Amino acid sequence: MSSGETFDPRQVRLDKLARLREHGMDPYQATTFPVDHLSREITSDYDTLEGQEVSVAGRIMAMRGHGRAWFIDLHDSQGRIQCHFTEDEVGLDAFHLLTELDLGDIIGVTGVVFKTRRGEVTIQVRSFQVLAKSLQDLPDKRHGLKDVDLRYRQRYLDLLSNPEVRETFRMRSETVSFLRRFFDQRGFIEVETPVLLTLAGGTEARPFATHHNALDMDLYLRIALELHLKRLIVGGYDKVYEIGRVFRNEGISTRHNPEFTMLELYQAYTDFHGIMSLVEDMLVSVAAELLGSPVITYQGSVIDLTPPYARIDLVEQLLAKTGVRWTQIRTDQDAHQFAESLGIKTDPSLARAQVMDKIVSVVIEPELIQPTFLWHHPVDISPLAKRDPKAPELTERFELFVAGRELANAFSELNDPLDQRERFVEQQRQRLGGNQETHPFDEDFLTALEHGMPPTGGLGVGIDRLVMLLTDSASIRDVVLFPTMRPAENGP
RNA sequence: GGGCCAUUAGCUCAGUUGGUUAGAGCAUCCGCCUUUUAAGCGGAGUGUCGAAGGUUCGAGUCCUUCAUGGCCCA
Repeated sequence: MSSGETFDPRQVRLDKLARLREHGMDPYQATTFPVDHLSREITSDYDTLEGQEVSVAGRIMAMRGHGRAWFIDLHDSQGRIQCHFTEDEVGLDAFHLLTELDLGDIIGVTGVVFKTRRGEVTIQVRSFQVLAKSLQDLPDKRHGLKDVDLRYRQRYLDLLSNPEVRETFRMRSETVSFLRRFFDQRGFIEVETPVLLTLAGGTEARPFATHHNALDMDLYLRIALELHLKRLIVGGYDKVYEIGRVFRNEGISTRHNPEFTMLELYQAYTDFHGIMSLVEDMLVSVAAELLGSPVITYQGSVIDLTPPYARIDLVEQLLAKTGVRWTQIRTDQDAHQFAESLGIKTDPSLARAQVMDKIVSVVIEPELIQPTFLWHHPVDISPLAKRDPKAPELTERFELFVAGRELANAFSELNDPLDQRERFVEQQRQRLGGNQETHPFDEDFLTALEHGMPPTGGLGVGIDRLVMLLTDSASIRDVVLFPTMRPAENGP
């Protein structure tokens, strides 16, 4: 295939690169370009810019040659602007160099703003400079990049060719930025706590393990932010939050990525009722900020984020749905029988309260489309939450469900160090019984609690799921720029 | 872990009942064209049909295994 060799797209581009260099236009030499306008400004401010000289830079996304006049569409961060190149305006030598340009090249142009016969705002180019040559073909300009695998592995191509993807990630950025403003304005301070830990606590999940060479000890990546943020409440900060990556060594699905972003906050002298109000305020505010309305559409469901949200007692709701009062089921065996009577398969190693959690996830959670606080979780599956004084087997905890999915988890934080110690002991007992997902025994945290933590309300929000909701994305991979992937066999 | 689906040119996709030399659009290359815009017109090149086995006179097509991804379930 020796003749085909000359049509290898990359080789063609390398040849063009060499010719550009021969003509004194090295595409990789420029360090700056005096950009003074964005494409969008030129279109929106046409009335004042007509006849003015502007300089813009961007990526060539379309070329339409007409002999001695070429049209080139330039895309910059904000949009698209058409550029008109004529032999008369740019000069014969420069004009001939246009044939050495390709889709994907990055150029800077300087020229005068005008409108074509068809009425499109265009730059009549007087001079241009190649700022970077692309040696690779762009995805199909009509259809964009469709191959899901490639979209994730080479996200930059996805962003280049699919504008709605750029918009989703812009919304993600604005969401996080808004949340920071929201909490900062309410007197919270943002902190950073360690990712590498000797114990991975704060929830029940399997951690990633790694090793510190100098100290010759195993470390774990955090699975939650909780325990260190509470130490800061002990330390005298009344309102703290962290937005950070957590890591859970679990399966990958449309709702799970092994690393994801959590917002956790803790506020002293309030309880889970106070946190409910805060979450309501937060959600309706973020929707208003980003979408201009508290009413949003997610995967075909119309969801109204206007407070107040429904509050459903988990035990009462289970009674209403099944006719069984959970607190009267006393043994693991009875719990499994109950699940079986409902046609729900359960892992035999699960304990009583975990079986209930499973039943709730099937019988109740999927129906919670409108924002709903599901509260009153059993103490057995809430080792860090305060007991309800009126029902000590249950806790002052809620999970917020929207569109059938858990969006937030919160409780009145357990600040009784003796009860906390007993809870950890119980978790250890369950671990010995074969349960892989139990909370570790954290003596250092107990010491912090023994110094006295004020009554505190705490909250965790899955930022990825929040962004999914706000951007109507079906998969978490659509809101994570570079989702976890198996390495490709060949290629990138 | 289980089920279903997908994988064909750089990209987006066709490909009939198993039948000759695997196609289209875009992109690329050559030629023409000074207000086009999915520009147009004329010409050209482009394939390990995801991988490995198997059935068959003959496999992109049927079978098995594997890989990667998607959706659903656990």
